[in-house]
Amino acid sequence: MKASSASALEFSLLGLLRHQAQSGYDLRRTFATTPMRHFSDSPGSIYPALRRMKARRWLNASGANGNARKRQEFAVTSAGKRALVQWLRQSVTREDVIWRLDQIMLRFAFLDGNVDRSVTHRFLDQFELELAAYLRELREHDKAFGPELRSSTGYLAFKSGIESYQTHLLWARQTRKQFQEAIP
Amino acid sequence: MKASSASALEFSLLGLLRHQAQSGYDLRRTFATTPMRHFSDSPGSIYPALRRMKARRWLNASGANGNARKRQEFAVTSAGKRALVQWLRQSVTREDVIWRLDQIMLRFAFLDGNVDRSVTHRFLDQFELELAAYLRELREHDKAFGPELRSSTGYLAFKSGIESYQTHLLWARQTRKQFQEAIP
DNA sequence: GTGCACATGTAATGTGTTACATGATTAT
DNA sequence: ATAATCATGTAACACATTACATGTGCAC
Repeated sequence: MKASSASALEFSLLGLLRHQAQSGYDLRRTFATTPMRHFSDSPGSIYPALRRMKARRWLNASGANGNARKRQEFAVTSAGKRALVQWLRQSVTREDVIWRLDQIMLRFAFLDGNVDRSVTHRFLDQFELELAAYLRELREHDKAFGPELRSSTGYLAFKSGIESYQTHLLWARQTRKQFQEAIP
Repeated sequence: MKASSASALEFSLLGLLRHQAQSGYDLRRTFATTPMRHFSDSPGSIYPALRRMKARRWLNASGANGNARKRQEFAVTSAGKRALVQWLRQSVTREDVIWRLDQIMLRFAFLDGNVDRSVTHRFLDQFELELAAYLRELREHDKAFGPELRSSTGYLAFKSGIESYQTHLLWARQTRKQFQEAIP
């Protein structure tokens, strides 16, 4: 059974709707005005996404009986909730860390209230592990190819990447500790 | 005159080719094995991109006379170089910081050898400014909506975002200083 | 009853992904 | 000669972006 596939946008909508049923316009406003604004708030992406998910029976629409162009609210169905949970429970892979770090953080943000704390623990463990491994890899590369370049902007950008991953690693460690203390 | 538009992938290919003429396969290997691996190394994206750029006269192909399926090397034309430089010289906007941080760093990486140091200076100045401004915005949001949430994974993910931007800001400051010292 | 914000829709376009196919070159 | 690797190609598909279009409801 392959992981239920859908775009990051769809899962972010699902996550927001799980928390509170609302309209496409409300969701757009959230994307436009909160720290989730790195998602696009364009109607051309959100409304089609909502329709796709409705067709998939992940969402129910209420209001606007027959009448399009009228405010309608979307709520997550049990199938939608299952899809969300399945997405959240996926393990954190090296590929996630390299190619989809933003999705990783999105998933973490939605863990609360959708899965129990053991999943959050596992998430942080795996995340920390993969981050540390990838950081080692980057530092190897630094040792091997860095010395001759120093101070080129290419090298400096690379260093920024390392710092960025290092910051995420520290965050993961600290957050994991915090969760351990919360449940003794 | 609108900024010459092309995908990030195309500019990354352009940047690599400026440095050294090479084949699509070589470029794929770079994407597959170096810290640039967060770009896709799939042939289905790279070869079409190369063809597009060749059609646009940004690249010249050598080798494989008439014969497809044979190794051919791509070199950047003067028009290609102009397009690259124009892309690199764009100013760093708030939108870049919010939606395209990765592209910002890619641009920085390619500054060397393509523009003079004054552009790099300006880049770092603007980047630092926009980062600082956006960070202030995020911290406002933290003060306004944070307190009641504490310790939810959503809030913790938000905090990770702040830390990440903070790291980039420190990098920008340090790097700018370094460039100032280099040229007294 | 006119204007403006609210709320949704859609068509054109470009591009990335996946998965597969196939020719060329080298080593055995 | 055959297998493996090098090197390129392409078709199907899904999605996001942009730009435009259109209806709804309230305020003045």
